[in-house]
Amino acid sequence: MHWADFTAQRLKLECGENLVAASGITPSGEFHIGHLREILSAEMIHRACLDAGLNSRYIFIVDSMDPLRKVYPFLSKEYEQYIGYPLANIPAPNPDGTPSQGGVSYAEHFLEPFLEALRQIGVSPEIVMNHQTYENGEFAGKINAAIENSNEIRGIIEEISGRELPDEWFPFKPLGSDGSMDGVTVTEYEKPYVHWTDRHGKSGSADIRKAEGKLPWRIDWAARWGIHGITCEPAGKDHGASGGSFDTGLPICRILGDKPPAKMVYEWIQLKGSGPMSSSTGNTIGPIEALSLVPPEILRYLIAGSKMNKHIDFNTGPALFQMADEYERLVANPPTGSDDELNKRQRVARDTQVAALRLSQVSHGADPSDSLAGVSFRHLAMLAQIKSSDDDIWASLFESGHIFEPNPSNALKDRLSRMRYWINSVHFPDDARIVIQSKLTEDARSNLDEGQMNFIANLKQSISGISWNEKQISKTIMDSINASNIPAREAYAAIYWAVLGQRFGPRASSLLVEIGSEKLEQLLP
RNA sequence: GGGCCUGUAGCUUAGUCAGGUAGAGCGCCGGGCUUUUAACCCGGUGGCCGUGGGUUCGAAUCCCAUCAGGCCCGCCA
Repeated sequence: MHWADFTAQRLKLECGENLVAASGITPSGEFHIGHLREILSAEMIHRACLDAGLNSRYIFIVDSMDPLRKVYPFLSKEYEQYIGYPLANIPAPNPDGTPSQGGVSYAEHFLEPFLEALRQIGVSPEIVMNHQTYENGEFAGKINAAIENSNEIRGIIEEISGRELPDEWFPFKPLGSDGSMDGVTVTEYEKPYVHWTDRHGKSGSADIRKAEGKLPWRIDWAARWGIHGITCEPAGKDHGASGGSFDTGLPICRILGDKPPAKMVYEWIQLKGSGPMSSSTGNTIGPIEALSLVPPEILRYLIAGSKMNKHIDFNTGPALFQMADEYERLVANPPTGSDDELNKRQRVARDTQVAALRLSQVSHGADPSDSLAGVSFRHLAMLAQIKSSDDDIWASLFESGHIFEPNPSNALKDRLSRMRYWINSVHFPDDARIVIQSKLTEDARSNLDEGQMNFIANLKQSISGISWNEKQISKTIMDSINASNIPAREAYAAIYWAVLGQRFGPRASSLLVEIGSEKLEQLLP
């Protein structure tokens, strides 16, 4: 059974019919595709719950109340002054990293493009800006409870995380006179006010019913489970580590009077060969960039087709062919077979794959076969490189029997436009790239024997001046083959050596049409 | 130091939670499409399931140990 369906079943037993799945991300910088796993893990469980006939909501909590931790490499020095301020309260950076005037907040600035990516990938969560939850007083009850149970919570954090908390630790971090929560010390609690003094020596009070401070992360997380009635929130393995925030969150949530969701941890997505993704090291690919290369259903399939505890290598190079073609193959030939004729393992495999396909669809409930392009990535990559006109590609696919009507489906048009983008990007693998030579290379010449050289010479002669279309070119090639008296296989190999510098290639006539007669004449010896 | 995950065919892996004769895709090899689209179709090759013990009638699957790789625990998902 698929992990999402399995979880839905378990949630039904443990939590009943009304479920809330959640994700939470701090918008401290550009989002990357790693965040997509956070989102999609929860969203797929949400969909699985709906599919199981349960009532389910999916909320995406944006940690807009989290403070700016440090001046990231993409920020200018001016951001020094904003360290410790909630992300909702500071200005967005300009492209050069300097703070902008007016306009949206830092949190919204980074959130907006991510939401666009979510839209494209078919995720439509209820969005909760965490600072608003503080502003409208929904946190007040939990903050009060946390303060009243301060000692117990301190004990939990110290014991489970093994961390020692300073004496002045307090389960609420008020904003000081300048709006930063750094260097602020709590002096007294007088419900609903937390009195403080800050690093400038000033003192004041924070109303726990307004966004005048926040709970520390480990408590904040536990509190929101109760506030939103969250029954499921998969967390990254950083939170899942022993002694991590999940482990402390569970008992803290109970102290605050609520039933916590079950611990659920997902592995990270890594960029092939370069380790975990990190905004600060620049080792990252944004969701938008990923979506410009990979169709959304295939990106979803990357997550849906992997078990939660397996790390995923995201590779925008050769592995993309494999992943895309695997998806295509599955959609074209979904696993079949009745329970009787399959053994247990085969049934599990079948059900898991069918579910992965179901969950990969951009629209919930859509028929997977609507996303069928009908042609492999590899083949499309080849066509896209040798044909500059989209219409020529549709014609070719129709002729070769890949598609059954001259007009392409939307799925196919979509594939091609992403394919062209990929080919023009640095990500496209070199060995899939068709490179037209400008002259006969040494390497090519050494691979050609006398007969092949004669054939090339013959071809060059007879091809000049013919009307430049596939039929004529094809005919001319065959005439030259016959005239040269060498096997056709060798003749074609000769063409590929001359034109591409390698032994194989796409259909010669299609290739030559695109090259053009002039360029070909210069190229052939 | 504490902990987590992974290790199955050349490669990517399913199957591990609920033990019952090792599945798939890619690659590769051969053939077909009667002179090639890197397409497409058919067939075939290939695994003492990291290692060593234990439990069991029976272990890839459960338990213990061990090796290797990756990662987390300073709120980066």
